[in-house]
This record gives sequence, structure tokens and C-alpha cells, in this order.
Amino acid sequence: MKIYNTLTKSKDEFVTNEANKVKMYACGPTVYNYFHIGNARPFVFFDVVRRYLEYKGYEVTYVQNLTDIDDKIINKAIEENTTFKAIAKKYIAAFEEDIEKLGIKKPTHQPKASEVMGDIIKLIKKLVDEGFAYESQGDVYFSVESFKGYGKLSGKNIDDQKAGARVEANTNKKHPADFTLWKTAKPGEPTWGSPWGQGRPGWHTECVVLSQKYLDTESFDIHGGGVDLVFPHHENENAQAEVLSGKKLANYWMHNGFINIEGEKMSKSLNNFFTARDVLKEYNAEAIRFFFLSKHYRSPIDFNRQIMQESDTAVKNFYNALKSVDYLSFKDEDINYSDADLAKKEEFVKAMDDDFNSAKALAVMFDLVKIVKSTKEDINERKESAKLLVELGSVLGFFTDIEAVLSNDLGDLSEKLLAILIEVRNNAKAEKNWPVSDLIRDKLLAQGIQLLDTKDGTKWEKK
RNA sequence: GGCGACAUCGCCAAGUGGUAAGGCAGAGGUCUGCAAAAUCUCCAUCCCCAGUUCGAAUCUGGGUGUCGCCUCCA
Repeated sequence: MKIYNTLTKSKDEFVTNEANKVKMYACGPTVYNYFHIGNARPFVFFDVVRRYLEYKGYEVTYVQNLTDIDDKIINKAIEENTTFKAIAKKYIAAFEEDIEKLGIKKPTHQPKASEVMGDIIKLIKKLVDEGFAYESQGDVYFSVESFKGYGKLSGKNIDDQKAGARVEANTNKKHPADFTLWKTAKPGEPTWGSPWGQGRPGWHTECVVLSQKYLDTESFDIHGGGVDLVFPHHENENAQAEVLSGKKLANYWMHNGFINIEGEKMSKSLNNFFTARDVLKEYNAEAIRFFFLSKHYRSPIDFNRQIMQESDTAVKNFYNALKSVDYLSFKDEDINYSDADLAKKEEFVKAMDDDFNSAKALAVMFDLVKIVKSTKEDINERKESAKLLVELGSVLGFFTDIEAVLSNDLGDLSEKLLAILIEVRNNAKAEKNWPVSDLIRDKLLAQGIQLLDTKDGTKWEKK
């Protein structure tokens, strides 16, 4: 399979460090607020990467950090007149809730920056000791000039940059591009003791420490995150790691594109900020997942009401197809795929192998939907395709709660009452008493029960 | 100013030299008391110009447009 690598700017054949094992890391949230729909894209996407690699037979170790020490958290704590720990705790809980609702599998490890403070300090000290970083007025900076490879990930040439819109006011640095590893304590901030006095770490070190520690290697397979993290965050991560180990922090750097809101960049000033939590109130998790996967992960994607409704309808089509063959009745049976199905499966794998072309993979699923729904096809063919539809959909993270969605279980009593209502309506229908029969149907529909008059009698389903 | 991405039907989107997948929406037919479902049919020459080629949405050059990064924002 091929993966687009930001480091080489090309689709590269994916070769793991260790056979059949993938070690991957993706930057997690800074827990100072509910995460927004834009944050959700990498969370969902790397969940799919993980699921697909597992489907391919790899043993995947997936680490995602939680940044629980940061200016934004401290500011929020001041704003809400509480401690930064309380803020972190609150939003970690919220994060976990939302992630679960989105159907995202828990990473293998999900460590917090604060848990590894000793390791962070140790790493910074090593950088200082070996001459890659220096102390200045209690702050510690990484010297970008000490690493000749600096800029290779983002394609930036540090000496070539325009002085910039923002002039570097910090005269403590040797080079304007030098970045902070440790900042000296300011009043009221949480601090930790270090060789350079009380202070706290910069943002770029935690990911190096957490990834290497929890993946148990200096150089792992995949590092992911949003495009905006390429510079400076990932560039800086790699610099710290490579300068010490002589190896790239990761072999493949994957970056997802941004989400726009109705054509505009999402921002607080435009007031077009949607938290994942709010979006989940209106659309189900699978519609959101479909929305993300309907376009290639590196492309920018526009979030709007119309596209969400379309995504929602599209996902319902998957379920309609499965209902049409009564999927739950045979879900545990062993079913052999036909040659046609195997060809579809191959198509799906080929699409995903090509740098996770999920849009194409979804098209394969719709081909299966067509077969499953088609009353002209042999019922066994339809069942086989349904089975494959679920198999492939699961790889993309759909159908995680398929029984609940497909099940029409209302409890014994409700079902009996419903049967009675249907009988009454059928009597009314027989007498061509349309007002009564329609009244029953409409009232049930308002309660979320859809009646369907079919050749085989009246059936119903939950809407 | 530096670096980079993208431009395919009303909307979303695949396509990487061989004559435009798929989804949503829409139109019409069958079925039907109506509705829903099902089913059949229809619906683009790919931003512009020039070039390479037997042949280009796909390659090259130029233009136009949109967007991102260069500010600890995914």
C-alpha cells in the first residue's frame, strides 16, 4: 500500500519497521474546551487508518496524547476562576464522551503530558548537554542551527523567510526560529522544578517523549495530525528527536486537510465555530463519519447543512439495504463470498491501499448496496453482499452499533399493541375507511413508527 | 514576500494518456386508495489559452480563480 508522506512529498510504498507491526502516533487535543468539528476530522480519520491497518493484519499500537499543560488551559482556568487541573479534568472527560459517541476506538495508549514531566525535563536536559539547546534567562531554547535538517518536513528554509509580519521581539534567542523548550515560571502558573528553575515545558517536547515512550522506540512508523501542525509543531518534534537519535522520529508523516464552514475558515471571530458535541446533537455519528470519508483526507472539505443532510441520507441507505434482507437474522451465519463479491472486496482494498482513498471505497460500498437492495438478485447473493457490506463498512468505522439500529425491539407489550393497531387499520382499509387508516398511520409515524404496506402484509420499522 | 495545495454535472466526489465511477438532489414510467419501499429509464466532455500525442480531465507552458502554512489553530 502507498501512503502520502509529507516528508518526501510523494506517495511512498508503506514499509513498517517491524514486520506486521505498525506503531503510530497522532496529536491529540489540548483540553481547554470541547473539541470542534475540525478537530474531529483527524480523530475520525486516524481511527480509520488504524482500523484499516488492523484489517490488513497489522498489529497496531496507536498512541494519542492529551495536552493538559498549556497556555490556553491556564487562561481558561483564570477565566473560570478555577485550577488548570480542574479544567483539564473536565475537558478530558468531555473529550472521552464525544469520542465515544463518534464511534472512535480508544487508542492503545492515551497519556497526558503531565504524566511524563520527568521524562520531558530529561529530554530537554539532554538537548542542552549535547549542545542542541541553550538556556537564556531561565528559558530554554532549541537551536535550529544545530540541526542541518531543520525545515525538511515543512519545506521551509529558516534563513529564507521574510522577516515576517510578526517581528520576533524575543532577543534572548540566538536565531529567530529557535523555539521554546522550557519557559520560566510566571506568577500564578503551574510549575515544575527543573535544572533551570521553576517553570513548565513548551508544547513541542511532550509529543516526542510520549510517542517514543509509549511506542517504545526512537523511530516509529506513522505520525499524524492536521496540516497546520506540519510547521512548527511536527518540524520541531522531529528536530528534537533526530538530533539525539540520528533517526527520523517517524518514517511516514500524514496530515489531514482543514474543514471550512460554508466556504470560510472556521474561526471564533466569524462565529462559525461548531463543536463536535453540538453537531452530534443534530446528526448521528455515522453521518459525520460519512461526511469526512466522502472526500480524500488531504483535501479541504466544506461543512454545511446540505452536505450533512446528504451524508445522513447516504448512511440511511446502508441501513435500508441491510433491512431489506433482514441482516440480523443471518449475521452470525458463515457465508462464503461469491467471486463478484471478492472482486468488490479487492476494489475496496485497492482504493484504501492508495493513500486511503475513502471516497472510492465508499463507492464500492454503494455498489454492494445496489446488489443487496435489488429484489431481482438471488436472495443468497444479496445476503452475501450484505455481509460484505458490513465487513467493509466496519473497516471504515460504520455499523458499530448495528444491532441497536436495525433491531425493531420495542419490548413485548409495545409490539403487541402495535400489532393490534395494525389490525384495526387493516380493517379500516378493508372498508376503505381512509381517514381512520391514515390517522393511525400518521400518528404512529409521529411516534417514530413507519408503516409499510407491502405485498406480504403491513410491516413497520423504527424511523 | 517565501513555501504549498486545489479547480470534474445543481451539490459532494472518483479518475494519474485511451475516450467521464459513485452519492445527494431532479425528471419520467411501473407498482400503489394515498404514502413509503421497490424497480426501470434519463441527467457533464472535465476553469481559460497554447503545446506534446494517433489519442488528454489526465503530460508541458502560460493565464484566471480559490485556499492553506510562514503567529504553540486539527
